[in-house]
Amino acid sequence: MAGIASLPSPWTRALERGEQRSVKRAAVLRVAAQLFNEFGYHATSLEMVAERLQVTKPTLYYYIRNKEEILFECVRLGLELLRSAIAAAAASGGTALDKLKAAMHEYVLIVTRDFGMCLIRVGEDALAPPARKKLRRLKAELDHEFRALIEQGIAEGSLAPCDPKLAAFTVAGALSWIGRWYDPSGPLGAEDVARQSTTILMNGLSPRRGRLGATPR
Amino acid sequence: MAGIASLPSPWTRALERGEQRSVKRAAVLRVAAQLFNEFGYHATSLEMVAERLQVTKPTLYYYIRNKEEILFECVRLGLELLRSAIAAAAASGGTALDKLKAAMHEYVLIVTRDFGMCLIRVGEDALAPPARKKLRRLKAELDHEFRALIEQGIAEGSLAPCDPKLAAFTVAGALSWIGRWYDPSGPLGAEDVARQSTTILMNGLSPRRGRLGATPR
DNA sequence: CATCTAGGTTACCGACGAGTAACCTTCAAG
DNA sequence: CTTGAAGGTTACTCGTCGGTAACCTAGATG
Repeated sequence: MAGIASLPSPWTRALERGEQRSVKRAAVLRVAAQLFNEFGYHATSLEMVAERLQVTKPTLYYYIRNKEEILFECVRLGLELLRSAIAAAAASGGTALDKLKAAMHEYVLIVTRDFGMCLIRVGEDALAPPARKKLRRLKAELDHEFRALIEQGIAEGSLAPCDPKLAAFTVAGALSWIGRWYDPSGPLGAEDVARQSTTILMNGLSPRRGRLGATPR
Repeated sequence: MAGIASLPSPWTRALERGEQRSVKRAAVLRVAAQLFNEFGYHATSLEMVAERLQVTKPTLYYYIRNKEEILFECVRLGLELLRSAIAAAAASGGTALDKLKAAMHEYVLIVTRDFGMCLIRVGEDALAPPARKKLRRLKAELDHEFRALIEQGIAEGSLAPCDPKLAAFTVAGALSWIGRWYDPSGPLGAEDVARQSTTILMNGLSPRRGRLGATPR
């Protein structure tokens, strides 16, 4: 699951024959995700993908069925990462507030990486109805798990009462948007961004009574 | 500036000859924005735009130079709307907190409408470097005005102390994301969404001391 | 009535990109 | 050493789309 992090493609080194297929396929998906993130789905040609992998276009078709399948898999992977992260957070101990904080933190780490970013920046809109519907379902499931965390928090009093649906949209939106502007090669670390934005979303902009800072008015 | 809200194109009615050019040009931009929002920039052909306007493709070129100009104008209009809204909020009376709340509210109303939505959903990525750079500058200006509001609030104590840059990104991100999922023909009113998400961002998810709701732990 | 022009139209071009066909090469196995 | 398939390549098809050229037509105008 991990270990394909570096850029140099499997084609560069003399390839050990055998079951490298899945590794190469994964490399195709990752490179495609990076290009999709940079240029967008339609503006990315398979030739560009092939070039960055030091291969020719028809070679790609040995590993994937068509361009749509690439996008589908990229988005699906992004969703899968988020889903397991939220599930892990929900399964961890502590108050619902702690779980939510953990989930939010992981959320940021994922949407600042290739596949998570692809989910955010590109999305499933370019796909034909059947594939699109599948991904929409996954998204809805994800939203429900996230919302459940919030409902749980409200019920046990560790979160302020509010409309869980709107709250989930607002929080997930703020975190998702990070994937739009974040530059992994930039100065800000994803961890820092995650910590700070999570804190802001938990505490709000208005000053809290009983903390440092002057009283308003 | 207002008054071109309805869908029926100026071509449908017998057109009064004369200075209708700007009206028709505006109609081209608006319809294009709607299609861009629905299908994305690259997946929207000029033929589709023409068809929805009940005209043929070459006619469009009477009002616009090329496809890029359309997108540029749509995004620029979206930015312009946001800029003037924030400026208006900043110029209004009251505490910085009040100004910020007003700005946030207007922000949502704009990104749930054609051009604002286009700014959020499509963006300037598809444009060639010169045009892209121009829009990026406008975006940066906007971000600065928004951030200034926050800094002002922190200075006068009506906002909790935090990193203004990250706070601006987080808040604007949460509000921008609304433009991604909001459906004007759906059940939720933009006003309601604006009120609720603004409230959540101001107060945060954690329960505030001295309000209703049980104390945590 | 002749004419000019704003605002269209039909018919076309050229580029580009997804996907395919047919061929080439290297290794592993009998 | 030959065979066969995994893994690539070159050369191509074909549809789509941005953009243009050339032409048509209805009013306003002198």
